[in-house]
Formats: sequence, structure tokens, C-alpha cells
Amino acid sequence: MPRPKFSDDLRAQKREQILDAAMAVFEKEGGEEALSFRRLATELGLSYSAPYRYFVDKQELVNALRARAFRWIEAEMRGAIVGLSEPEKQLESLAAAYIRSGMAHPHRYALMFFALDQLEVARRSIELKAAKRDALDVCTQVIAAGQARGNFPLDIDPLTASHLFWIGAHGLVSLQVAGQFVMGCDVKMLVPTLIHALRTGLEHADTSAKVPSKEKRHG
Amino acid sequence: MPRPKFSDDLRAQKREQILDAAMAVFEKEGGEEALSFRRLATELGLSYSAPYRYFVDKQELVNALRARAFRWIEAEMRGAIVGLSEPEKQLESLAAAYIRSGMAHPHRYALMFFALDQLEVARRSIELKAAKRDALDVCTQVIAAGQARGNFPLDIDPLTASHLFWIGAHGLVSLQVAGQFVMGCDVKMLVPTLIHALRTGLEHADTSAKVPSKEKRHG
DNA sequence: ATCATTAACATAACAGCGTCAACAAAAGTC
DNA sequence: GACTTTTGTTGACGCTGTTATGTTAATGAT
Repeated sequence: MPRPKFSDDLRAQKREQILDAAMAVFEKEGGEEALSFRRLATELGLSYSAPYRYFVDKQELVNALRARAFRWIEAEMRGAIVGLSEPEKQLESLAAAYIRSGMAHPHRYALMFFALDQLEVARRSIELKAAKRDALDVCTQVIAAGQARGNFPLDIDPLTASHLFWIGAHGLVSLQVAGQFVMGCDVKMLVPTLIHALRTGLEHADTSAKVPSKEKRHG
Repeated sequence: MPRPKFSDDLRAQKREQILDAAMAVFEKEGGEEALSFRRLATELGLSYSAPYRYFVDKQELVNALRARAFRWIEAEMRGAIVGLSEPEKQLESLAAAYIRSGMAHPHRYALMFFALDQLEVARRSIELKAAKRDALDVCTQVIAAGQARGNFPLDIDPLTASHLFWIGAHGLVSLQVAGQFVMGCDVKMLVPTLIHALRTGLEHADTSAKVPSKEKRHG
């Protein structure tokens, strides 16, 4: 069997290198022409078909990029809670960091969520799934710790509660990034109000269903 | 000037007809190949370039479809508040209807928001902007009426408050539609908890900024 | 050192896309 | 009927993702 040596390491290294370039291109021209496989290759000084040696698909490359973006926002959240001891403060700072980071890097944030046609393929990436869960865990752990210390009520499980925060933060960021806010809305007031509402909602968590159920829910 | 007559009416009529077919195709195969202009034309029995007589762009067609989707969800919300007199009930029913409708028609909902590369163009469509505002107004008016009756506090303006609800509902629906929820999360509990949290947050609206501002905010 | 094998890369080609220009037909006005 | 405008078809361009085929270089075995 000729030519095995360190090829696995070299391959992974080159993969990272391609991903670096891809992320750079994506952040610069971000989404306008949405990262062409061919352009990316030529930008790297390679032929247009070269990246196929490292990624079976364009989707696989995009998913790897997506996972990177999740790792990045996870790091942002982790950085926001260092030095804070109160769970309430941690939760607020974490949510604020998520929102701030997403707003500051709209293309990267959009990469994480906006992709109608690639969802089926994205669902199959375990690398992406792990990155997502790890990012959310930052919030989940803060809530669990807060419950253990008696700061938060126990009648909601931490994973569900962290989803609640994710919903709020994601809703705000994605609407803002997509430029959906209606003129006349006081956006500056939105962030603190939302965070306050979520924390208040968590602390007065009412887990008894109060929503009218005309239809069966989809889950 | 030969041939002016009712051509304007006929044009609009044909436009609607094309949009009908486009919406049908989009809902059926939804996004997988994301609505090809050529396919749509041939599906209509026309040549691949025919729709260019009625839409200057693919973007214009997609934006018209988007506006339709907003009109649809507006109707769903309006239908959810008829017969209810209490503003709190109206608000809950409205939010629940929004969430339920979005979940029941993921492709249509995705069409409303998920489109990274078309955002710039979407921003320029006044038809879409009007549809969006009208949809949000359902919520804004309920809140304003509730404030007038003394059910809701006055220290937040109705438009901002309705955005808060929109943020929560959109965050929930879009994450669910995109299949982003982490395994183990109790989705069924999420809807009533979120709605409760938002209403609680609105009623105890704390408009004084409590969020750490390491960076200047973007808006 | 030579040869075979295999990886990396380049090139060509295919089908599909959005878009526009050029052209045929039809339908209205005069 | 002649003229003009609208509607529709066809061909073409440049782009895309992807695959197949060919080329080059490096390695292991001999």
C-alpha cells in the first residue's frame, strides 16, 4: 500500500485551511452570491474542482462552516460569564453576549440558521449537532447551577429553560439581521426588555398549559 | 397608441395566476430546489422565459410570494381574536395562532424569513413592507387597546411591545421549522411557557436598561 | 534505482440555473 | 389592411455544482 504516511493529518490540516479561506470569503462578500464552490477554489489558487478531494459535497463544507460559527458563539457566551458568580447576572450577560455577537456578525449568524434548502442535509451532520448542543449547554448549565443554588424555580428542566432563552435571543437577532423590524420600533429598548421578560418568565415559570389548543400541536 | 385597453387588468390577473402556480409548486416541493424560474414556467405550460413579461426578476416574484405569506399569517391572527374581548386572552390567542400556523406550514413560513442572499432586494419591496406592517399591527392594536383599558402598563409603546411578541414567536417557530431544537427538549412545554413569559414580561415591563454595554449597540 | 500504486490536482464536460436579445405571432387601433 | 404594441418562443451567455478523465508527483516495495 503505497503513500499512507501522515496523509490523514495533512488532509485534516488542508481541510482547515480551506475552511479558513471559505469563512474569510463568506464574511467579506457574505451571502450576496452565497459562497460559490468554484470561486472559493480559485481564490485559494486551486482549480475549481480541487476541494472535492477534501469535501464530498458543497453541503459538507457549508455544514463544517456552520459548526465553526456555533463554536464561535459558544466561546462568546463562555467569555461573557467568566468572573460573574450570580446566576442571574450570568444569564443576563450570556444572553446579551449572544445577541451582541450575532448582531455584530450578521453573515456568520445567518450562516448558522438561514438555509431553507439545506436543512435536510444539515440535520444529518453530527459534527454540527454536537457544536449546537455544546453552545446551548453554556446556558443550560448556568440555569442548572442557578436551580441548585435556589435562584431559579425547579419546576422547569434546564434544557427547556435554556431553549426559552435561545428562542428569545434567536428571534431578536434573526429579525434584526434580516432587517425585518418595522420602522418606528425602538430597537434599543428591545434588548433589555426582552432579557428582562425572559428572566421574569423563567422565575415565574408557569408550567401548566394556558394556551388554547384548537389543534394538536406539532413537535 | 394601439393596444392599450384593459391590458393592465389582464396583466395583473395573469400575475396572480402565475403566483398561484408558484405558491403551489413551492408548497409541494418546498425549497428543496427552491423554486426554479424555469421549472415554474414549464409547469405552467409556458416557455422558460415567459414569466419575465410579468416579473422583472426572480426576486420580484419571490417577494410577491413573501407578501402573500404575510397576508396569510395576518389573516390567521385576525381569525384568532374574533369573539375574544379580554386583551390578555386576545394576546395569548394571537401568539398561539401565529406559532401554530407557522408550524403547520413550514415552507410558507420559511419563505417569509429565510433568505440570506435576497435580503437586500427584499428590503426594497414596499408591497412586502406594507404586508409585514399590517400583520404586526394585529398585535400592536391589541396591546394598544389593552393599554387604553388599563390591562397593560403604559411605559412601553405598543409597537415595541408587539415586536417583543414577534421576537418570541418568530424565534420559536423558526428554530422549530429549521429543526434546530436539541434532542431532549420538551417542545410541548415550550409554547405555553414562552407565551406566559412574554405576557409576564410585558406586564412587569422594566424599561430601564439592565444589560451590560461593553460595546455600542447596533441598530 | 526502478516500478507500481496512489494521492493530489487540472481539465473537460454535463445539466441546470437566471437572464437577456432576437425573432414570430397575435391582437388591438387607425 | 397597415401599423404598433404586447405576448410568447427560441437561442445564447455566463454562471453554478458535480462527475469523469487525464496528468503529475510522491511514496512503498522490489
